[in-house]
Amino acid sequence: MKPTRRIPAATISRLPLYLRELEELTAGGEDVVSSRVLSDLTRFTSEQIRKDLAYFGAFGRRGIGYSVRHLAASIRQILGIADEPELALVGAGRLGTALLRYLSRRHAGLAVGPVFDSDPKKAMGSVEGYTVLPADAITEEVQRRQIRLAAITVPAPAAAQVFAALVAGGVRAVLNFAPVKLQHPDVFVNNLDLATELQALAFYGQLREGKADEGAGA
Amino acid sequence: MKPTRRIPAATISRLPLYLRELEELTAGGEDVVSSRVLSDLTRFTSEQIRKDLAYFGAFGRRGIGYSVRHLAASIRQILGIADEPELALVGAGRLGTALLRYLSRRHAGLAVGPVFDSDPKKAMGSVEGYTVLPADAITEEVQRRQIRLAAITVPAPAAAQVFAALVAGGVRAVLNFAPVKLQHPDVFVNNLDLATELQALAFYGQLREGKADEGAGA
DNA sequence: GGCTGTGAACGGCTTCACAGCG
DNA sequence: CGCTGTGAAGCCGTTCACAGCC
Repeated sequence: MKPTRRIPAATISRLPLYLRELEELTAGGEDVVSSRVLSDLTRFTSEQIRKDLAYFGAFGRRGIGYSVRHLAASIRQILGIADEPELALVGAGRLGTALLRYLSRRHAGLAVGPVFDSDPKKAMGSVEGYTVLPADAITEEVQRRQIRLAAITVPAPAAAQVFAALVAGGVRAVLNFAPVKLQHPDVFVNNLDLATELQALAFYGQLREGKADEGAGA
Repeated sequence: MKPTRRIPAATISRLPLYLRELEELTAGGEDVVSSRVLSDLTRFTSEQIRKDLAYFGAFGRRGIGYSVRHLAASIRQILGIADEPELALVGAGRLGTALLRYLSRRHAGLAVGPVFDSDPKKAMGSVEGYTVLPADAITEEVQRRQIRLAAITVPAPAAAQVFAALVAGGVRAVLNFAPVKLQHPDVFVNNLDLATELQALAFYGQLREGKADEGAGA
């Protein structure tokens, strides 16, 4: 709403989790929720929840709690998913189509935008009901449709080029699944490689003499 | 090697990225690497790299740098992927099969273990060359094969039950893609929901008057 | 001189404690 | 009295600066 101060990245990553629970509460017919109840649902402390929300304004009523519907709407506004922005997808392989399904099935506040693939066999075909465009068209199409968000699910060697094409088209934030670290001064990149994620997991799966560690992730 | 102190989660998540670059360097025939060069490759500061490694021992030689092969071997040892532990996969949908391919194609230090699905049509069939077992068999099979690692790629409603079955079988660490927060005092869980990841991305994709923020993720 | 390993300083996120409203 | 909003304290990871080998 009013991003006055600098918002911690950890706070942003928690907002979607609050929203998820708020949507459950809405479905359950709940009108009001306290930070304590949200704490029980999300396992974050109630102080943390209040502080996270307070970065963006005062949404609650003292002595009462938060309006479930209003808070959900506010979080959607904050995250920028209230107007359902389109996401460009590059790479129509297994992971890419999995993402497509996620977006079309669950109502996450994001719409499926243009889908690209560099494989000529896939390009101009159709995946999950969406037309697949050739990778050459990325910059032009992204620019024409004013796309700000993109996900990259291509093999490592193609990632850098695809990223450059997206950036040239004006994309502002990218979720990159390729095992390459992408970066650009004007673009937010979340590099999320499943293989490295699994390797980190392996560390915690080792049998250790002491007690098992708790939590963490994302 | 010798996890003396308490290791920051951020350090663990960087180790696979160091390893990735070390493997590239090995392929390129490099014998020695300095923290400065690794810094250029990974975009982490050289001090951070040295400190991360120092948690586990002294792997480098002053005035020289690190042996590429030896350091790679050490990191594999630390992460617990030197002996290629098996990963159990529950959910043979799009995302699950994408993960299967990742593991069988790229040599990540993890072997594909048992694959499960609750859909009777898929169970006892085959996906990507791996036999799919019914979800009822999770606990027994995981226990019998001494599996410590698992990934969950099932729909939200099934996640909790599947998780309980894995824990009962003795699994120690779980990568959960279902949009539900799973937890257990004795088990490390990384809850990684792609929808919430995309929603957080949307925040950074918003056009803001100030400068764009930098980096972050995982 | 080069590069590692590490205590010290720094900064940022979380937890605590409580003031402020309803 | 209940619950939010927030300064202060505490904690933890990163950055700095430098001592210690090669």
